[in-house]
Amino acid sequence: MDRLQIRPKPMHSFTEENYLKTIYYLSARQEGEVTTNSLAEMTATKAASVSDMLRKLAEKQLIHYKKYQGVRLTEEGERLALKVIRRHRIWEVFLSEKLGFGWDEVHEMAEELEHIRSEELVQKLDAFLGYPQFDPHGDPIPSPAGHMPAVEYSKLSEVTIGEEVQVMGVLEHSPEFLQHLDKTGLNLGCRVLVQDVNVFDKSVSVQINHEKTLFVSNEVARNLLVN
Amino acid sequence: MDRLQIRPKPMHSFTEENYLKTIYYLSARQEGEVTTNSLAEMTATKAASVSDMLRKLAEKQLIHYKKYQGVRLTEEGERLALKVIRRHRIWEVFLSEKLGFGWDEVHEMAEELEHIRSEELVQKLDAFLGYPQFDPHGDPIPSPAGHMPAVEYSKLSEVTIGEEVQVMGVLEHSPEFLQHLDKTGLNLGCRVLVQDVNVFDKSVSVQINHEKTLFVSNEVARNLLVN
DNA sequence: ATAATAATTTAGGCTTGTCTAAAAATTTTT
DNA sequence: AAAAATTTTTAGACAAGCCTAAATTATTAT
Repeated sequence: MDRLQIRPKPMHSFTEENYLKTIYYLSARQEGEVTTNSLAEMTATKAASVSDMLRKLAEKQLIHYKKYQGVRLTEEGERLALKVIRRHRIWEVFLSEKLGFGWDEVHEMAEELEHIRSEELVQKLDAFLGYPQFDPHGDPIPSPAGHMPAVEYSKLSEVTIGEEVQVMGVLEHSPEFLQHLDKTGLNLGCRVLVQDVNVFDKSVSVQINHEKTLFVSNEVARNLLVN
Repeated sequence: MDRLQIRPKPMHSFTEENYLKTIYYLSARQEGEVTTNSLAEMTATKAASVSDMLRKLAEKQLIHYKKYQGVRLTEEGERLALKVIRRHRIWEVFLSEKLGFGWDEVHEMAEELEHIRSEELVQKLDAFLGYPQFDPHGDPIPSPAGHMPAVEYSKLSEVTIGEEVQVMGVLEHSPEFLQHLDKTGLNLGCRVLVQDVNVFDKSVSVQINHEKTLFVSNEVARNLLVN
């Protein structure tokens, strides 16, 4: 039979890839080492399970790890994490641009697709999509070599009155938040003129695309990236 | 953090899906029950492991199974198997048509992609591809409802002298065989006029697309589906 | 500085899916 | 029809990845 399922054992498991990715994300938004507890929370497991896995990843030289001291990716670990993130974001672009999924729907499917292990597949998909630079949430797509492009956006909550900016991304990726943005018309790329800031609750009054005026809570404004 | 990886536990594991799919394929090409040994060979595992899994699948009512008596899919089992096969073949079309992979390359990647569990993804992908009826090897794509279209092709080895037929599919799916067809120009859809059959080794002399003449071994002719 | 609290790791278990070796059932041969 | 050979199942183990409970280390408060 020609459908034998003999495939070479992959270097790194699905689970290992998820840990590396998560360590990368946690490192990115906070200085210093990543803690066991924060990893447990992010991966929806228990601290004991995380400890096990950290020992394993350290043995494989993918993380720097001293007991009780938190964790940091090695060069190899970061390279791998960025590979996974690259795959994730490229698949998100595909799902959004080619299949018409909303930006609130793509993350979950990409969580599975990111683990498909074919270099050539990602490379051809990237070409098919025209080498996109950003995913549907405005997050930059790492280079094939494993480099995360630097982006420097402000939060909408920090823009001064009178300035006009453009929505470039989000800090919060939950479907609920994204659906709320859809509802209010705050899509990626739309122009936002800050008309007023409420000194009491820090909510922002904005004009969108030189059309309708909108009130944006500070909670939302803090999670909107603009430039 | 919004990237929590809480996903509902899927009804059926990756592994279970592979067993069901394999049982389906083995049933299709041979009458009666599928044996433990043939499953072991196909899934590249040992008979003991297969036995374990069969007990488990029987408990889940996905197969009819009496010890030592071989195995047959239940209706539910067949529905699931066809769902997996549908996903597999739709992904193959995508890889071939949109990303430009050769028909000898798509199977392995589709083996992973077929397990992505989103109904909506397959449905949108299907639409994106224009509801293809056949995969790149000419195999029919099961309907969303779980029905395998009947196709009735002959083998090239059974065509009588003087007949002109069209290549519609292959029985052997190994990259080696497919690459050999590529090399000789025997692609899907090409027209083949049977000029002569060698009585000694049953090799076939054919003219392709009213152009070049070619000798096809019986081994190859038996694995080429035509109509 | 020490006691209380919090975070982390270890110890021991569980499940899934695999294995080898041995036992049991079936099929084939004589 | 019994013996031999083959196939299949059972028994017992193992690795990965998770768990709970207990022990250990670090941090915070007094």
